[in-house]
Parts: sequence; structure tokens; C-alpha cells
Amino acid sequence: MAEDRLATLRERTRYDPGEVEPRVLEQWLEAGYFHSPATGTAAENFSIAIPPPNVTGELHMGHALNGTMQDWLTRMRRMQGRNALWALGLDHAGIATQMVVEKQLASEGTSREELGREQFERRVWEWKERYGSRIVEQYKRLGASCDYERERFTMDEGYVRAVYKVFQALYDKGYIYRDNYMVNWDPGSRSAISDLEVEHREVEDTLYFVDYPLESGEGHVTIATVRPETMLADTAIAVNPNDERYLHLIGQVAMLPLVARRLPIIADDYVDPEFGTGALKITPGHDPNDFEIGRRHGLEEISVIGEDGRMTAEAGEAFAGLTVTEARSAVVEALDREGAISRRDPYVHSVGFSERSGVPIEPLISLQWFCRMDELAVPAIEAVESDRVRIMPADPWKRVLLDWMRSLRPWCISRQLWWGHRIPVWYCDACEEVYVSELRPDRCGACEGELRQETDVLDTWFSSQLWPFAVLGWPDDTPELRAFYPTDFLTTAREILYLWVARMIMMGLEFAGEVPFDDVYVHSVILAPDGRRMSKSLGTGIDPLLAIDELGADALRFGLMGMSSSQDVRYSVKRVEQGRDLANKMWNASRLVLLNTDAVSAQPLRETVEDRWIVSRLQRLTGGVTAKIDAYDFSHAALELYSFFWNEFCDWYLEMVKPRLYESDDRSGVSATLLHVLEETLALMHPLMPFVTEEIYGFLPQADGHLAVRRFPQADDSLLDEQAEREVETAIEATRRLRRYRDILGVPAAARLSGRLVPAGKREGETYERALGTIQRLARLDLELADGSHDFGLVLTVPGATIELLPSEALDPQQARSRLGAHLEELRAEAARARGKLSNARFVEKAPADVVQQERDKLERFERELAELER
RNA sequence: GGGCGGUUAGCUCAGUUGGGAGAGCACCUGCCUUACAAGCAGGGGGUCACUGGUUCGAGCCCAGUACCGCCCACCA
Repeated sequence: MAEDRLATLRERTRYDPGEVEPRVLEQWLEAGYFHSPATGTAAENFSIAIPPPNVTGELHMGHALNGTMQDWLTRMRRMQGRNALWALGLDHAGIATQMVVEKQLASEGTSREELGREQFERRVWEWKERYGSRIVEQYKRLGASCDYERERFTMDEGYVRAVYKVFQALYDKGYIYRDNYMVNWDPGSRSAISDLEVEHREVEDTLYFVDYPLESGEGHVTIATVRPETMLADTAIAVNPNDERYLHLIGQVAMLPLVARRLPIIADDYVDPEFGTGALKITPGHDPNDFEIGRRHGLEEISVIGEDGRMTAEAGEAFAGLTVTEARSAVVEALDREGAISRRDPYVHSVGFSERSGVPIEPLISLQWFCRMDELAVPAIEAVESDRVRIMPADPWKRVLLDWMRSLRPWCISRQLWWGHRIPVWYCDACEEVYVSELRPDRCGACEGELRQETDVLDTWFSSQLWPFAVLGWPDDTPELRAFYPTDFLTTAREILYLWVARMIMMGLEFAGEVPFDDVYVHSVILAPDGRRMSKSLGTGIDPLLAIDELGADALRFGLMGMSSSQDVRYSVKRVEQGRDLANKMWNASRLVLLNTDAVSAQPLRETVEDRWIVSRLQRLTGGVTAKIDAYDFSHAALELYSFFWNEFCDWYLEMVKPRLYESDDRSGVSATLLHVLEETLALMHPLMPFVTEEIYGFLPQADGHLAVRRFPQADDSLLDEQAEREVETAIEATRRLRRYRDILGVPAAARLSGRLVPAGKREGETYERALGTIQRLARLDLELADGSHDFGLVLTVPGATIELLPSEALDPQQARSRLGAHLEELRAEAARARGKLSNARFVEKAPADVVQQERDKLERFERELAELER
């Protein structure tokens, strides 16, 4: 190795991710490792379509978690020789982006209305050009090996074609239609939103009991409502047809207070006689249930609340222009004046809020575009049932997803926004002809009149549902589609299982002819340290970029993988620090290896028992990690890598081989094993901690190119060595016991003890003969192998042997024996427990023979140890 | 209203088919041992939420209770 490289290694006693990561990233990007040629078939290749982050987005913990999983898989498959594509792109995020740009306009003292639609769209594009790549750069800092040369945007010309083609096809099939229907109106964004974008929250309200006089003058009927302001749009009163209290009223007419509208009293099963008074005011214009009832009974639909969330002229002069909240007070006040409110109850119920703007949803009847999903769902349900799309963990998510797909209501797909895919429908004002087409028609075919395009845009999720194939160039028959569709894997938070995952499956089957991905892994949610959700609005978010700044991307990746399993977990900085410490440990262990080996070869030469041990353990690690990642068990894979590297490789193997590195004339054998094990371990860890492993790999004498494209290790069973594992584990255990004895006996750390080791048998003798040097050094004592009885001194036990420690300045046997008291107590308790179990006849009779035998062995061992120690 | 998950060491979490309770951090003791003090060695600490059941044996299986959380839902 060049002298300056060695000097670098000597000087850098700490790993510095801040210095390394940008440099290594640059190397990868320059080499183009992440760009995947569109060759081969989807079956041979590996692909993931990234859940497209919003253009307005900042990298948050969810991205970091889910990005690390995708990257781990992608990097591993790439190293395994697959043509691996991690397809990247951005979502135009209709409402979010429009709001960002509108805010910008407001700060300039203007507005989108002032600009006009075309200018406004131009501004959004400018914004996108300027800031849209921010999150992409953030993904790079995480180390994400996306194909940055194929970035796609849901508003790209090609993607728009995909959206339009799908719209037309669904329209032609009769799935998409336009209707005046009850929708969730978001007064905040002044747009309709879908059921899935409504968040229900418990709210404390008042339940008002209002008397509606009968037209006949013979008394009144009392209804209960939490929304008195909507009474202005009442068009009926309903009771349950089996409710004897009201049978005589059915068919009669009640008079609406304040308005004096005649309200027929109708019978409908929907009404629950147990609730309130059993009589229900029907407001088809402002309540989804009442809307249904109204349609069943042919009731008039009156709207008193407008799209701006204020009362309309229909509400009457007294109320027009008021906000809904103001109108509520005003109506209650007016009713009170008439003495119409007979009772008020506090009442807790759930109210829908817009996930976007945070304001309460106003159910309104509105002319919107809808998409019927029930028929599209049929093949998707089949695909999930049959595991052509595997949902993991299957319990409960497979069932949850299926339940949802089996009860689909029409989806409101139109939005009253300016930023998004403008619906491909053209109207002719002259002759009322309507054109639905993926291509813009020039003029009206019937009357040659001018055409006017629909002003609404599509729900963002309408375009995202095409992502896995549209990102690859559909509707064109591209080489990318042939090489990478269907994709292999999708990881997602459960909150978008319906919103996105279910719909992608339906669209994939309908338009790309195949499921969009084989496996869906539903990952856990990283909560704030206090257990609340991480959210910007709550101020509970933790910025992954800060974590990267402070501790490194590798540390964050390790930390996230280590902390997340199937359960939601609180974010733990400590896990990320553990990742930082691991990176540092890897760096320093590598320094030890690189600065003290001779680079003759990097073969798994196995000179000694500890060499055979570490190579064998490496095979088990390789098999274990591979199997865990294949099963998407990221958490345990991460921790398994940690404990192998830190505990087995550093704490034991490196300590064991030091004399061979420092004191031996020929260290070629140990060098070969060390370099081999280090390289293989770096390769195993690379998909999880790509930066530090790549950096170290660059220093390996045998390095060839970059680790990012080196072959991924494969376990070699012929290198397994159970005997070596047994022997070294015995040596380790003996060392531990001796260290503990030293501690119990209060022997000073620096004091060197001497003693004799007497193996229990021939095999143990061979084991200890080989391990003696190691044990002596690591437990700091001088041992000679002996047989026969002990003469004087203190007798201790280690696995398969006894050790007699000779008296010295540091060790007075008499005193030592008394200090062993507590230890002896423990042993006696263990022995007693085993004896108790074995004296239970039913245990001996009913438990499996091997369990009983195990217990007998245990007891024998304890008793032997006690016998030795108590002498 | 329906469905689901959680409760294990001071904290954050593991715990595969029921067979002597684990990790990281924190804490205590001793170490600047020529890779690493972001380190090394050793240690203390748990009625596995509660009650009952099944079993020779339960953190794990069954029933119930309590508390926490999530998802779905058109009962005013």
C-alpha cells in the first residue's frame, strides 16, 4: 500500500462521516453505478419504484426509514449481480404545491386569481424547477442508490399522456362519470376531496332538541340535531316505520321553524328510534345520510351553505353571508326567541376534518367527476387473495386491504384546483356536445363550435396510482417497461395502503396487464420520542438531515433499521448513536487489520482454530443476514451484523490474533484470513451502511473497483466447522469465567496470576492445549496444563476443566474462598432448581426425553462444580 | 359503533415452534492494555400490566379485566 495511504490510516483514529460521505457519494454517481440499463427481463432484473415524494417535500423520518429499506434491498440485489433499478420520481402533489406557491404569491402581494390560470401554472413550474430537486438531493445524502438519471415527474408530458389515456379508457368503460352528488367539501382548499382524505375527530358539541310544530296545529314533533344551522335546508322529517310513538304522524306535515317550510313526515328504516327523540330532520343538501334518504324519497335538495363555507342566499336574509359557526349561533338564538329549543345536551361525536387544510368538512351537493371502483377491484382482490401480490406482514394487513377493496364506494376524482392534471373533457357551449379524449379535439365535431376544457383537475392519487408503470414510460412500449415491470417490492406506511397501494394494484392489472409489484411490506411508524406522531404541525418532527449532519447517514440508516420492527416505535437517538459507534468501530478495526497485515492474499486460509472459528461464524452470518433480508426482517439483520462485527470479530477474534500480528515472523496466514473476513463483512454490511464500508474498502490491498458493485457474499457450507466453534466457544467461556473470578476475588487488574489447568478428559485436554495461550493472555494469568490432583491453592472451574490458582501476593487462597461465597450460593440455587425439577415424577414422565436429559446434565455439571469449589 | 395492536430492566425495544428472561443506552466497579475513551474488562437491575385457566412446565396458548395507541364507520 502506498505510504500516504498508510499515513492516512495511522492519522485518522476517528471515523468522520461528514468528510467521507459526500466524497464517496460523488464517486458512486460519477461511476454511474445506480443507472440501470433497460436490458433483460423483469423476471431476471430487480426493480423498485420509489413512493414518489412530493415536490414540496422535505426528507422526513418516514422517507429515511422507507428509503433505507429500499436501498438495502436494491444495493444487495445489485451486488448479487441483478440488474437493479430503483426508479425515482416526484409527485406534483396538487393541493400542497398549489398552497406553497399561493403563499409565495401572497407575500408578493398578488394572488393566483390576479395572475390567472395560465400564469399561475407557469409560476408553479418555475417553482418546481427551482426547488423541486431539493428532496432528491436529500435522498442522495441518505445514500439512496436511486437511478438519478431517470427521474420522472407526474406532470411530465409523457406522464400526462398516461393519465389522460387512463381517464379516457375508464370513461369509455363507463367507470368514470359526472354527477351531482354529495361530496366532502373542503372549505379550506375550496375543493371537493375524497373520503380517504377526511380525518374523523371526536368533538364536544351540543345536541339541540328543537320542536317543529305540526301543520295541523295539534302539537309538535321534536328532533335532535348538532347542526341547527342546517335546518334551514330541511325538506322532511323522518321516523322509523316501526316506531309506534310516531305511526300516527307518518304522512302528516310539520312546519320548519324560522322558515315555515312544509316538511312531510316520512318513514325510513335508517332512523334509529333509540337515538334522540326518534325523529330525524332530513337535510339532503348537507348531510350524507339525509342525502341518501332524500334520494330514496324524492325529496327536494336545498343548499344553504356555499363552497366558501358561508351561508348562501337560500339561507334567508338573516343568515346569508354568515360563516357556518356564526350561523349556528344565530339560528340557535332565533329558535330560542321562538321558544323552539326544548333541551340541550352535551354531546361528543366525530366530525370530519380535511387532512389538507385542517378545517371541518362541509358535506355539499356538487357537480363532480366520480370513478366507480368495484369492478376494477375484482381482479385486484383475486391477486391479493392468491398472493400474487404478497402483503406483509400478512396478518393483519392482507385482510385489512381485502376488506377495504371489497366495499368500495365511488371515488370523487375531481378537484377545484389549478395545479394538477386538468381533466381531459371538452365542452362545446354552442351545441352542448361533450368530448372525453386523451387528445385535445380541435373543434366541436357536430357544430364546429369552440371547445372549452373542463376546469377541474384530477385528484393527485389518480395519477399516483399509475406510478409503477407510468414511471417506466407507459403508455409507450418502452424497453424500461419490458425490463422492469412488474416491480419486485414496495414498502409503505399503512396510512396509504388504501389511498395508493390498493389503487396501484387495480390500475396495474387493468392497464399494464400485471400486478405492479410482487411484495408489499408495511413498515412501522417512527413516533416522536414522547410517543406522539412525528408531525410538522405538532412540532414533533425530528429532521433526519440533522441526524445525518451530526452522526452520519450510515448511523441514521443503522439506527432506523435497528429500531424498527413490525411495531410502531419511538425514535431513539441512542440507536443512531449506536450506528455511529459501529461505523467508528469498523473504521478502527479496519485500521488494526490494514496497518498490521501483509498483503499476500485474501483467502480464507485457516491456520488455527480461531481462524476456522471466525470463518465458520462468517458463513453463518452470511446465511443469516441473507435470509433475513429476503424475508424483509431488516431489524434483526442489522443487529446480527452489529453483534458479529463488534462482539465476535472485534472483541474476540482480533484480540486472539494480536500476537500473531505483532510477534510472529510470518503473518501471511493470519493476514489472509483477516483480510478475507474483513472484506466479506464489509460487503455484507455495505447495503446497510454503504459509506463507511465503501471508504474502508478503498484501503483494502485486494480492493478491485468499488464495493458498491462487488459481489455479495454467499455462504459456503464447506467452511463451516462445528468443532472449531465448540472449541473457541469453550475458550471464550473459560476466559470470561476467569475474568469474573478475578473480579470476585478482588485481584488487581495489573496483577498476573499463575496456576494449573486440569482438563476433565482427553478431548478437553486437546481443546485447552490449543486455547491455552489465548486464555492466559486474555485473562491475564500464567497457566500450565497438568493432570492429577491439586495440591494447594484455590480451585476454580471452567467448562470441561478445573483451574488451580497458586497463592501469590495478589491472591490469598483463604481469603479468596470466603469471597466466593455468593458465587457458591448461586450455584447451589441452580442445582437445587434442577434437582427439584427432576424429583417431580410427572416432569420426568411427561416431558420429552431430551428436555429431561438436559436437566440431568445440568444438575451433574452444577454438582461437579460445587464439589470442586467447596473442597 | 366495529376491527386491530401494545403493556418485558431506569429508558427505547427484541424474545422464532411453550423447556434455565435478552440487546442498546443509562447506572456501579476497575482500566489511557501499542485499532477504537464514540473504547476495554467486570457487575447490579425484571411478580414479563392484572385475574383466572390449560400444561409436568406459560413472557409465549385460552378466557376475562385495566390502561395506552392505531385503523375503519353514513346514528342525528
